[in-house]
Formats: sequence, C-alpha cells, structure tokens
Amino acid sequence: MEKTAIVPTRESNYPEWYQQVIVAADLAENSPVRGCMVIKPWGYAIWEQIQQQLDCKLKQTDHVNAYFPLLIPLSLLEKEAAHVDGFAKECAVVTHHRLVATAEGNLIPDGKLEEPLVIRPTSETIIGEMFAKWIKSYRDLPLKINQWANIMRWEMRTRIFLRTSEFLWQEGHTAHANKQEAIDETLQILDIYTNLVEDYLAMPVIKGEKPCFERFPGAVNTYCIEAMMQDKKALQAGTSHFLGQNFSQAAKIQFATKDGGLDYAWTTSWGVTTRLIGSLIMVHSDDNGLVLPPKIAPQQVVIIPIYRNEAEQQQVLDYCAKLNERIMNITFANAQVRSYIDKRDLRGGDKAWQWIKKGVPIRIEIGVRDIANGAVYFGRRDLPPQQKQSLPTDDFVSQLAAILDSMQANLLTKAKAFMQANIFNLENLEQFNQFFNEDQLISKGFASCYAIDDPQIEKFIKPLKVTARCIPLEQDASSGICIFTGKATAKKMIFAKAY
RNA sequence: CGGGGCGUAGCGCAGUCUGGUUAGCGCACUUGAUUUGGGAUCAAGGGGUCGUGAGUUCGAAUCCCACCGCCCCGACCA
Repeated sequence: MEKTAIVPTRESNYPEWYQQVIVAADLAENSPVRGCMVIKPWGYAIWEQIQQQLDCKLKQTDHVNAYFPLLIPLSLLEKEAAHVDGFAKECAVVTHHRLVATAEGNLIPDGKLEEPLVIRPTSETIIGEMFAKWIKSYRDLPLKINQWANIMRWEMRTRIFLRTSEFLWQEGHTAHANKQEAIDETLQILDIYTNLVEDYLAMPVIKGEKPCFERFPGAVNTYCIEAMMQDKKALQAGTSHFLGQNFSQAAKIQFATKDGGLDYAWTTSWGVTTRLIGSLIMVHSDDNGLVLPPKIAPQQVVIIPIYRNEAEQQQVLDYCAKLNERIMNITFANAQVRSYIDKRDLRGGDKAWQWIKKGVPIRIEIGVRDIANGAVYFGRRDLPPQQKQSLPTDDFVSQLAAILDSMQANLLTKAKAFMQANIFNLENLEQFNQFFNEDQLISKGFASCYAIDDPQIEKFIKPLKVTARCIPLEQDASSGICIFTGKATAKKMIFAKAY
C-alpha cells in the first residue's frame, strides 16, 4: 500500500482523518478553554481570504460594516419568544463583574450584576434594539449592516471548525420598508453565499429553504446552502433568514411610511462562519492533507530552493527572488498571485511535504540544474506528489494563471460530480428506511423525496438520525405524494445524515 | 446530566494487575559527521515534582480514599 502523509486515510477512519489533516496543515488546535479552538496562522489566513472575498461582495451590494457589543442584557434576549426558546439552552452568562482573592489565594466572583449579561449567541436582539433608535422614517430604509464578530454557543460536543463553543462569523442584519424587499434581500444574500462558496471555495451547494421545524428561532423563512462532504454527509455552509416583522415588533423598529402611516420594518439576518473552513477540508482534501482551491489559498505558489553548498545557495536564492518577482506580477482571479520563497533551513523534501499537507496549489523546486536550463520544476497539488514537471521559465510564467484556473475549475467539477452521483431519488418510506438504516455508521448520500413541510414528518426521520436538510429552490415541474404522510405535494425535500 | 474509558517528556505510548536501585520506548527537538532533486543515516545530547491532595508502607507511577481534568457514546447545534 502506498504511503500517505495523513494516517489514517479517509477510507479507514474519516473523522480521525479530518482531525489529522488539521494537525498536519497546522490550521488550528484545541485550547485550554473547553470547546474553544485556537485558529493558527495558516487557518486564520484562509479565514482572511474568505473574509476578503465576502466583504467585498457585501460592500458591492451596499452593505456596510459596524460593530455591536459582545454582551447582551438578558431582558433584550427575552423579547422574542421563539428566539429565546431556540438559544436559551446554549447561552454563556456573565453574572459578576469582579473577582476577589480568598485566604487560600483563589479568585472567586464577586459583585453580582443587577441584570445578567449573555455572551451573544447571535446579535438580532442587540442590533434590533439599535435599529429601533436609528430608524424613524421610510427614508432611513433600507438599513443594511454587517458585522464581523465572534459568538458563543455553549455546545455539548465540539469539533474543530465544525462546532466549537466560540466561533467567528459575519452576521448581516437588514431592515426594509416592505416585505418583498426583505425577501429579495434574503435571497440576494443566499446568491452571494452560493457564489462565494462555489466560485472561491469550489464547493457545490444545494440552495434551499429549511423545513419549518429546522427554521432559525424567530424567523419566518430560513434559507440555506447545503454541501456534501466526502463521507457523503451534509454540512450547512451558510444561512439567510427572512425574519418578517417578528423582531421589529419585539424591538419596536417602527418607521413613518411614505403615506403618513406607521409600520414595523421587515428584517433579515444571515451568516457564514469559520465552519466553512471545516467544509473546505472535508470537500477537497485527500490522504496527503489539505487541498486548497487556488482562489482561496493564502499562498498559491511556494518556491523551494534546492542547494548543496553556500556557493549554490547564493545563486539559487538570487534566481528564486527574480522568479518570485515575476510570479507576483501575474494576475489571477483579479489579484496578484500570492507567492512565497521558503528559505527555512530544512531539507527540500521536508519543505515540499509540509506544503503538500498545507494544500498549496503549486510547489516550485529550484536548483542549479533549473537555473542552467532556464526552467521551472514544479508540482501541482491536484497531481500525485512525485509527479512533477519542468517548463521553460517564460512558458511557466505565461501559463501559471491558466494552470491555477484549471485547478480551481477541476476541484469544483470533481466535487459537483461527487455530489450529483450521491443524491438519490427515493420513492417510498421503505426505500427511505433502508437507505438510512442499513448501516447507521456510514452515510450513503442525500435522499431526495417528496415530503410535506410539516413537523409531523420529524418522527419518521429522527430515529434514523437523519435530518431534513432543505427544500431545494430548484424543483422540477412534477409532483407526487409525501413518502411519510401520503399527502400530495409538488416539492421534494433533501434528507441526509449531517454534521 | 446518564453510561464507558483515560491522565507518565512537546506529541503518542509502555510500565500499574503482582509496590523494590538512577522511570523507559517511538516521534519531535539540539549538536556533530556522512549525505543531498525528494518526507535521509549514524552518533551524542537536552527535556519528567508519573493530574492534584491526603493516606497505607522501610519503600508508591504501582495499593486505598477524595478531588480535578480530558476523551468516547447519548439529548442540543452555524
């Protein structure tokens, strides 16, 4: 059997493989704080790329960034009943504002707060409170605010990037003068997320609406994009909520309408999180570690100098510097190529493998031989590590953008084919039970079935540890009967085991 | 919070049942030599209050008690 950089392989133990990819790529690690991760430089750099791309798209669509407090007064959270129900169980609460030392030298909380403060699990309530102050007239609408922040949800079981107690995200909050505009906003954001995830992270997704029993607490409609991991489980990659007037009524976001009336604003909220990094890992990576789509890779090219002595070293480093200069002048995906010379005092093979495990798209190895040939010797992350090629430098420089482009496209194509091959139409409940029950440990893919959007179908799926992922927005014209209730419906729903 | 497991070097572990000199091994780290277009080899070296506290004993990583922490399985979830 071939030696792989990651042990175990995806096939032998997928969850453990996932953890090992994170270790090998040095993305993040667990911290001394229960359920909270440290995002290490390489992992954070990926997040910064995601932020940059998304931030740009949000600004292009007239959203502006702002920042709201980490702590939310309990009374604010209480205002929207469904919202409270949804989040109460996972809130961390600040009850004191001072520590005092005991005789034993231990610190104990002192100075009890009049009103406990909740560490934000999401910011609808505090932002709604501010919106109520800012919005007086239809002229103040729409108000389209985004914030990049950390939030905390006290999770029982955590997994790096996929579910941690604290995580990073962006949360958008908008208010509109009428219902349709708010719905349009909700769907526009879903498109922006889809574009980010498919175009930059090269992850195909299914756009859909959450069934009513999976809705965001307090929302009228929740939309989502669902992705399929390599173990055929589902992962929600982003959500966008149409909140109707629920939150504006709770927070009293009222405005004078054009015709002199008074109305509650229509609001939306939406977010993507550092979980995207987890899905990026699980969609593309292989048994040699992380595989990064070129557009999102913090470094797209890494140059590894190969030399045997000091005389060679100087010559090789000079050559690398010039090559690096040329590469960084190449444009790819509307930006300069991100290239880096790895000058560390390590063996060439070590460096090469480290960058393979970190998922860098292009590794260049430059030794005296290449200098003599005026050539670039390089390996691609989408080909086996041993399979490398040499190109005259001019050719390499002129072809690099195209190579990165095709790598980006290939990743999406491959992932799309995988997802499509693993979505199955199931006709009836027997098929459904068989599909999900046969082996509880292994997921066979997504099931697409006629089903009504009703909480009563939950009792059929819960025992199988299956979740209703979404009702895809794109549906064919046909209709059928719900496999659970026998009622007529025009819509199919996607079911899957999920993270 | 219910059921199970585990705390020994930075990481992964052996040793604990059956107490006995100076607590080991692999990886990683440092140094030297030989190597060098593919994750090197050999040699030397550094690093531990054996989770914490109390106890039994001539003697505790090992036995007893209490506590703390972590992991896995359930209910919750971006």
